[in-house]
Amino acid sequence: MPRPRSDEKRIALLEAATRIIATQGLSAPTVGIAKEAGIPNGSLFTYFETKTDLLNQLYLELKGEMAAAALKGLPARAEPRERFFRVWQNWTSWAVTFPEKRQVLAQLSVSGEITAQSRAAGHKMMTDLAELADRSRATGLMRKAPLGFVLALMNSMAEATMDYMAQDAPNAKKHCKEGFDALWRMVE
Amino acid sequence: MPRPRSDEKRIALLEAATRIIATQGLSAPTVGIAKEAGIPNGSLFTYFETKTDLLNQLYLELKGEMAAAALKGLPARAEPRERFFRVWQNWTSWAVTFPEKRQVLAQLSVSGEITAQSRAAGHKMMTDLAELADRSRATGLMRKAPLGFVLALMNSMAEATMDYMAQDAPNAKKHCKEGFDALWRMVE
Amino acid sequence: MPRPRSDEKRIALLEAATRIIATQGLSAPTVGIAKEAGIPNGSLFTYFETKTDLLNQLYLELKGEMAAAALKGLPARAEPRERFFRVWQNWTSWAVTFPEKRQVLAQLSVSGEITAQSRAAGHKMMTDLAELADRSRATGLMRKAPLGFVLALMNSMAEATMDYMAQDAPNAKKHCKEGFDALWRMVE
Amino acid sequence: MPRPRSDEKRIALLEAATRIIATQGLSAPTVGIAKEAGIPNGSLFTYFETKTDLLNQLYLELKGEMAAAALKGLPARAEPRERFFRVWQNWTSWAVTFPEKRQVLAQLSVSGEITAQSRAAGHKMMTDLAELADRSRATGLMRKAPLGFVLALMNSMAEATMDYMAQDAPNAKKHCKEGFDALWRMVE
DNA sequence: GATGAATGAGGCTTCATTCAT
DNA sequence: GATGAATGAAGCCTCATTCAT
Repeated sequence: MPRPRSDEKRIALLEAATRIIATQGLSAPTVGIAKEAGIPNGSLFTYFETKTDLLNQLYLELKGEMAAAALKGLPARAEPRERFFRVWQNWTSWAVTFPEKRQVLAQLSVSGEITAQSRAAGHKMMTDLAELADRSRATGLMRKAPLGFVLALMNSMAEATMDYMAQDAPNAKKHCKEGFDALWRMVE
Repeated sequence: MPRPRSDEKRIALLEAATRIIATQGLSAPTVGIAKEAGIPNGSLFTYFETKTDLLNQLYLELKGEMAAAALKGLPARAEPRERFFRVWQNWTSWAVTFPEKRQVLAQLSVSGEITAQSRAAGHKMMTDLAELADRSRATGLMRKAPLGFVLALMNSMAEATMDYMAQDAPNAKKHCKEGFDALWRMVE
Repeated sequence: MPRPRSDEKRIALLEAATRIIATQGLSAPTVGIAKEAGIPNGSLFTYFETKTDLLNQLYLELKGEMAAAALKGLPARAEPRERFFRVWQNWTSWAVTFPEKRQVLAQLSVSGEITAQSRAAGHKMMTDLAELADRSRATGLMRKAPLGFVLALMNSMAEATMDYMAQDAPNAKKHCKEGFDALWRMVE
Repeated sequence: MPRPRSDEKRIALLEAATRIIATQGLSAPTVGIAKEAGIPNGSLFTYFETKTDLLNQLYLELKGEMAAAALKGLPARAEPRERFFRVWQNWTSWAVTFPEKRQVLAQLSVSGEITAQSRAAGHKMMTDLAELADRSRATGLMRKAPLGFVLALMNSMAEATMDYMAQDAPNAKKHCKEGFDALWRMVE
């Protein structure tokens, strides 16, 4: 029985990629990523067929982690607004806690490297979040707007809020609340 | 390096860069940009010292064009809401009319190629837009939030609105209005 | 390295190599050959010390098979011309029946991978064929030419005939005869 | 005006390729070819788009040179046989004089790197030679065999003759004559 | 022995920038 | 100044071979 392929190394590479890309951008050489992960350059390609493949898997990984973080510990029975606020807190908190991950995710999202398939898979991960938003929208002022539009607005406001929280950390909590209030005003 | 003679070629290169980068991303080779502009590859470097320089100038060019487009034909005396709406229309309309420019501007904004100086200069171009927003905020619900935050929210909502307008062109006008209403609700 | 157990796998690898090399050339990766043979990549090297070794063994295998095919069912007592024609038929028929084997043998022959030792062993396999030719030459027009030369001519004419038979399969039989007649005219 | 592309370097690269490939085979690294030509590795690709392109051009170059050599100084009015013999002498002499070129041409011919287009162009270069052969065939014993077949036979006999001449240089002239006589016997 | 992951040297090719003309 | 060939440092990826299991 040969050495089994270690998931540990896969993770190490993904984490290294996050760190390196945050610093050097998407054009960061694969050899640098491998080195950062403490792995020889050629081995990177036993875990990811191409650099593009690595980038796509990283995109999915980060997107998934973000969605999971946002929905963590969500109270089963509570007011929509309260539940939504909890998600909003989780979400922005994740972004502020892992600025590199957020930044890399942003870079990946605008790059031409992510396939339509990856994007679709990424969207699916946000499904639960979307449902939450949909319930809010349904009874509120934006009930006539398409769900996709509301989601996009919500997402972009989250981004702006995250930026501001990161930029002014001491008042992060306040900015989080303000962003949410603005969103809620817009939606309901 | 002395000032190059023909500003015409400079413009041609910038426009070519927009087209090429929209298609191929920021890693598009300079030789391709030069060819698209109908200019010999070596000559690109008489107009821009380095590729990074080209990218920074392109960033400013696009940012400036966008700001100018947004403020064009603004009625001097009118209700704040009306004036703001006019800007909103101009702005989103520009983005939908020149999707490549918007896309490239987005790519440049997240890339590590743009210097702090360029970013600062870019922000200055948005000054008038910012003032408009400030006046709205001052009397409204977000009066206590920092200007920067409100601007960021506004900007991100504009982005989301543009996305949706581009994606569903037949109803672009409607989405434009909806986005604005959401913004106004949030702000005032 | 001790003799490997299963000769079956050795054969499978050699056959797979023939198929793969016919398609992809001598630079075909060993992993592809192993996969084609349904054998794990690392195991290839329990059967062949190196890729070069595999290539040399394949060369001998094919050469041997070709010689055996050519001499198969040779009538013990018959006119030289008739015996020779029978060999000629066998030989060209083998080449046309197994174009991949012939092609790979040709590639191996011109490559620098085959050792002098393998070449010598390969020639030895053609001994009986050579004797046949020698007897023809001895009484004919080329009696003064060195045996090696006559063999070379014979071989090259066989190659040309095979090419033409493969290329124009419906008339293969005719071309076979024509090639032989030309050869006989030359030799006798 | 920039430095014009030097045909000298193109030639140098082709010649270097011949030398290197003769020694190391078709898998010889491009950097080695460039170095042998006294040219930096990157510059090779201003003269040849890819390694495959280099190989195809080399094939054509060698084929053309061979054809030109074969037909050089051909007496306008003379007996067919005499004219043909002259070509035969030229041809085999070229091969013996430039064994590397011949060897490389052989390697290229069997490799999968040469495109159908290159092969077609290569054949066209042999047109005059083919005509000569055709005239001989038309009146002789092989008048019923297809031209292509006769050419193939002729070519393969030439190869065998060249081999023998190279191998036994002191008697090269004799072998040349013998090969020709055999050919003539076969054809006429 | 059998397996297939691991390795790292090396191959082809790209490209920003320089510079001869 | 204008041009486009020249340069050579990297970059991505391949692959024969080894070796842990």
